[in-house]
Amino acid sequence: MARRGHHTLEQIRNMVLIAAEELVIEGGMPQLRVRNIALKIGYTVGSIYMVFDNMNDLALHIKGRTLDDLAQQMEQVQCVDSNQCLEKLANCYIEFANNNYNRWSMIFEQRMPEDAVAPEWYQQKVDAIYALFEAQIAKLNPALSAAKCKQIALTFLAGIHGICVFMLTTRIGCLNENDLQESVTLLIKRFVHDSWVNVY
Amino acid sequence: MARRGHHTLEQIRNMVLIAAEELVIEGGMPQLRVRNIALKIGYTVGSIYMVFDNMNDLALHIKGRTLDDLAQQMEQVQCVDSNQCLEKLANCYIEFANNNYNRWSMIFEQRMPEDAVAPEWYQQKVDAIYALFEAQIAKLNPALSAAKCKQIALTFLAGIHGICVFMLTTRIGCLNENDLQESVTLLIKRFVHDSWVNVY
DNA sequence: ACCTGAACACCGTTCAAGT
DNA sequence: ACCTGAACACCGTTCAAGT
Repeated sequence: MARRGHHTLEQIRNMVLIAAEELVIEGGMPQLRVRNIALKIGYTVGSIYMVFDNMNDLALHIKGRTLDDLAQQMEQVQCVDSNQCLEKLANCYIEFANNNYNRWSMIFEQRMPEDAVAPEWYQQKVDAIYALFEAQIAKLNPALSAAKCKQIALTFLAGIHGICVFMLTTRIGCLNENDLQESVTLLIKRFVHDSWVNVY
Repeated sequence: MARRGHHTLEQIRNMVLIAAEELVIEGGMPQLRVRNIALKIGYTVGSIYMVFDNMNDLALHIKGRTLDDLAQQMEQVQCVDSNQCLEKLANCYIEFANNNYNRWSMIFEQRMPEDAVAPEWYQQKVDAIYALFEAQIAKLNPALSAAKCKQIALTFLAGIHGICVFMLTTRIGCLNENDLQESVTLLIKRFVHDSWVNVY
């Protein structure tokens, strides 16, 4: 039970963030309640609002940490050529979604309140993920413009993401781990293992 | 202001469903509140629980109607061959998501409470969507097993769905309507316009 | 039998009051 | 200056009471 002056605001901010993340990991977004966090860190509800604007702001920072984790795991991917690299990056995404389902699904569950747009720092974390795919696609096709690379990267990752959604969230009947892997392989075969020149 | 005995339970059930759907269309899930519905149909909150188990049950029925609408639009697709048919079905999905964003995104936003599994009648509506894709894939490759057709259909639709998510929900910088269409075309070209025999 | 609406247990957020 | 915790306006759900 920590109290009054035992921690700096920065320490409290971190305690809130970690406690909130743990709640999401354990029970998904339904567990992300300001009173749960307060109980966990030994402060009262009011103190959460000293270090975060509101629960939406806090949620966005949890999502940011998740994106950092994902990016970090993707950066460790080792491969011999760009085709293999795209394949491994895709598998890394799937694996992350599977192993960190509650945090991963939160990224898409928690939406900005209507008009509001994601802040610069958050968008950069999203872009960092795309950049890893873009780089490999640019290597495969040096002639493509940066915009085209971005679009192809986005389409490919979107396909992978869609499979995750259908497999993990909307659990379609009789699709197991093997089927998931096969679907990914199918998408990758279709998408990656041909020359790009045919299309553009 | 309708009151007491002016409507049968079935009529009230329908009034609730329509009012709830309108609220979702207009303002998304944040507008789907039992008190909003009561206000709209001129009954009190208690009466909603006469005709639906709870808000989750009601939400599921709204989603069911959305799936019916989508299936109905897809069934009207006209085409000369299976390749074109898959292309048009995919475009139909995108168009529906774009034109009915709040209802479409609700299908994936509203999740079953933890353990619970989707009821039979709902799963059938989902399957009806897949079936349209499966049929065309089976036509293209009569040699494929039904299970394989299902998986290919799922992978293809998942890809299309992922693009919708990335384009419509997570609005990635500088991607407009044209880019969306191009991404779909890209995925379709990659996925559909080759012989399936090469892969299986 | 149908429908009400007050009551309950939650939720996020605020802010005067304490130390 | 930091932190509290009661208070407020919401939310879904229930159920004794009315007609």
